[in-house]
Order: sequence, then C-alpha cells, then structure tokens
Amino acid sequence: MRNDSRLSRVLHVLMHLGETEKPMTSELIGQMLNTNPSLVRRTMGLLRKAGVVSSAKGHGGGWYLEKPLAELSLAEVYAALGEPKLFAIGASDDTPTCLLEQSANAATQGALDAARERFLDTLANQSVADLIEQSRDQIAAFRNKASTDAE
Amino acid sequence: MRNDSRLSRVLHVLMHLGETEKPMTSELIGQMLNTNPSLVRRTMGLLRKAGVVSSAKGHGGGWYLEKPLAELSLAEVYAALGEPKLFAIGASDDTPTCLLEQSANAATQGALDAARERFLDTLANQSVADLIEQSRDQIAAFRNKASTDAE
DNA sequence: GATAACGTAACTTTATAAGTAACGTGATAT
DNA sequence: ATATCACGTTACTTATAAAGTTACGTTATC
Repeated sequence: MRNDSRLSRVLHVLMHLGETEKPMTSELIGQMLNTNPSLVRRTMGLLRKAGVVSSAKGHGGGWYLEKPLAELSLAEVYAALGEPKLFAIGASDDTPTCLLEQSANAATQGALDAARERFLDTLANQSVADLIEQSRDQIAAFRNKASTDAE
Repeated sequence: MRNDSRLSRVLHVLMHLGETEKPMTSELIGQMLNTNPSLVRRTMGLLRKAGVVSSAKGHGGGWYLEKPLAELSLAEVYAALGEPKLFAIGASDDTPTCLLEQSANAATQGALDAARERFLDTLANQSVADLIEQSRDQIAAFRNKASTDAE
C-alpha cells in the first residue's frame, strides 16, 4: 500500500488549528493537505472520537481543538489514530511449527518491538506545542542567517 | 503491499543451512517456506550478491553458506537484503513549503529515525548462531517442563 | 545427452491507505 | 421557511511493492 501519512498530516493540521481561532473547514484543510474534504473528515473523525478535536456542522462550522496543544503529546495523537501499523516488515507465519523458524521470527519481532518502544517514547516526549516552538526557532534561525549573510 | 517477510524467512533458511552439510535446493527451501523455488532464488540471490551464501548449479547443487553463522550478524543479513523499507509510515510530501508542515514531518521522521537506529542496534548485537543457540534453549526448556509435569 | 538446479524475465495477486464521488443530516443565515 | 454550508458516512477506485507464479535459458553433473 501507500505510506500511511496520517500522523504527520494530522500533526500539521493540529498546529494550524492551534494558530487560529475560528473552526477550519474540511475543505480548507483539504487544500492544505492536497487532498479532498472527504478524506479529511474520515481522518479527523478519528481524532474526534479520541476527544482531541470537535467538529461543528453548518455555517461557520468546522474543526477545532478540545484541549491546549501543550497538553497534547505526539503519542496521544498516534494513539488517537488507532496506533496505525508502524512496520512494513514482519513474519509470514505467526505460528510456525519449526523451532528454527520460531527463533527467526522471535528475533525479528524482538528487534521490531524494541524499535516500536523507541518510537513511542520519542513521541511521548514531545507535545504538539513543542513542534510549533521548533518552527518558530526555524524562522529565527533563518532570519539570523539572512542578516549574517548580508554583512 | 504485503508485509515484507524476507528477513525472518532468510534467517530461518540460514539456520537450516548451518545445520546441514549438503547444499539445499531452492525446491527444498521453497517447501520449508511454503512458497515456490523461483521466489527462493530471487531472495537468496540478494544474499549471494552480498557474499553471505553461494549457489551451485547442476546435480547436487543448491545453496550453501560462505561463512560461519557465528560471524554473521542479523544486521549483516538485513543489509544483504538491501535494507528493506522498515516503516509503513511516512510523510506524504518530502519538501513542503509550509513551515508547520516541515516541523510535523521532522518530528515524525525523527521518531522513525530513532526507532530505526534501535532496530539496527538490536540486529547488530545478535549472530545467526545465537538464534540457533536460543532454539536449543527452547528445546531444553520444553524437555525440562515435560519432565516436571510428569512428576 | 538427459537431467538437475540455478538465473532471470514477465506477469498476476494481495493488502491497505489514499483518493474520489455521492448523498444524508443538521446548523446557520436571510 | 428555505437556501446554503459543513459534517457524517458509505461505497468505490487507485496506487504501491512484495509475494506468488509461470516459463525458459544456462550450466553442471551423471
């Protein structure tokens, strides 16, 4: 299948939601993500079920945050999406009878489990607000470089 | 796509190659893996290119090891396969103009990079011979349990 | 020279998120 | 009231890469 890009996409959307006051429509979000409103509704619906965002119908409706981004870790966002399948790798047979095959599968799965733990830890130690902060730093660094270059 | 099961599969095959003297044919390996000889040749061919195994044609031919399994780490095997794509997750746009999107992608990619590092480390710290040793331990534990149950 | 076995190319199948179209439902504005 | 906006949901198609399959050439052994 294609890459599952939902995590980075919704992080992007959440950051924008944190930067505005009015609800954002699926139409507008779709333009930001280069996709269509229906897919936006489907994906954002997962966040709604998890209580991360809410949606309003009708005029002036759209998507808005349910909590401050400083209180929302990336791990919570990943969980809200249903913890999408992380790996493209796995064993072909879950319950092999061959002992050597069991050992091969266990070794592979062990490495994947360790990797997954590291992935979740990394996500847990960052809030979405941190990401906004980082992009502010980016802007500052860029401005700084520009002024240095001008000297 | 389907899960990429090549790593666990070739580990399984390598362990069997370590337990026998004669070359194993693609036909035989295919039976072990529940697949056909052509796919076996395609996958084992990657290991051959990396110098992990060799193959012989004709009567009595087949696949055999080029080095002792104690000197072959799982990381080398993964590398021999061409370091197959590890994750099912990623960003949809590699070079976004939106700074917030860049930050979202960087955070996701950072967590994936950390996870990948952990995956490779785990693989690097095990030899294929270690896996055989582990399956021997499994057998011993099983026998031990059986004798305990019989008391 | 018959047979075994690999080497390789070409094609189909599979799994799953993305992408798309359509229509119902409910909220707001006039 | 009713026109319009926007979400909610269903159903369908598309894209991707490994698995799976078929076929045939090449080479080594008996």
